[in-house]
Amino acid sequence: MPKRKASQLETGPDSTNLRRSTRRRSQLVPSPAAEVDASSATSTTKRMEKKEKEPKLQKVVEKPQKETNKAPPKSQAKPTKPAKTSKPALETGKNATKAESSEKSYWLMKAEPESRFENGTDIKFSIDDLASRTEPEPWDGIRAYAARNNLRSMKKGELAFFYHSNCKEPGIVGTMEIVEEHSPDVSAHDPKAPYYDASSKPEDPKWSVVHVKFRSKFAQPIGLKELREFGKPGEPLENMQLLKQSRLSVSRVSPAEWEYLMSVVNQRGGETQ
DNA sequence: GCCAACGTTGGC
DNA sequence: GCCAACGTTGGC
Repeated sequence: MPKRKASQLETGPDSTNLRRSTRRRSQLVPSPAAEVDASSATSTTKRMEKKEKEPKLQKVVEKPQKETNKAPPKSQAKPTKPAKTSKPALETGKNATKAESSEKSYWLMKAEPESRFENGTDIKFSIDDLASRTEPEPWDGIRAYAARNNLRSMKKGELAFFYHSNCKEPGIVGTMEIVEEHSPDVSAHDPKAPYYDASSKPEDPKWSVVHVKFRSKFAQPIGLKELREFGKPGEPLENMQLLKQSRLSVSRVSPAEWEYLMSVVNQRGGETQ
């Protein structure tokens, strides 16, 4: 099931996200070229078999498209440690950006743990659902460029928070690991899938998934309310993307933010596996 | 179910 | 390229 309908901030070059706009242009333009966004333009598109039924769980095996990750590894990963004063000049230039891109990123992904139907399918997906999986889970259903670009920036081995949204107790409930980098989200091509997108063509996929694996569940979740407390001016999470762009379903977490949150977790019962 | 925030559409 | 209308997200 879709992890979450991605959201806002279509920074993508093409910004044609017809899916939910009722104001759609007369038709879903069939022209493939028109839908391409810069980053996936080369699309390569390997497989184009569209599986009709079963909305998910196919572990797509195609090789990742070669596209440049648009999303700049910006989040100022403030290197609290690597304060190297020795060779500052040398690194400044390339390292300014390089340091960040070579550093591991962290992420936060939202899913809805309570039942809700989209295109006839229940999209509910909780941390427990993930924990019960025996195979890598494709994080599908993302239909917003900003979120998709974040997916495409994820590297194998990186970690992400699992966030419960649109529910009674919104908040971070656990962690997962990126076990397979991005590949086309074939669910977009299935008319029966919750987040079918007629504008995405199998031969030129517009959306992406990454595959994730359960890592841990927190003994006690960190609620949105608390997150906001930690996000007040001067507080550790004051720049957290989740709080700045609340509608973004896949966001970046800086190493400092990650460490801070994990320290909070460890102060209250830690994690279970 | 309400509604604030914010993104998109599309006429001009 | 502006901007009013409108749609979606997601907390409450």
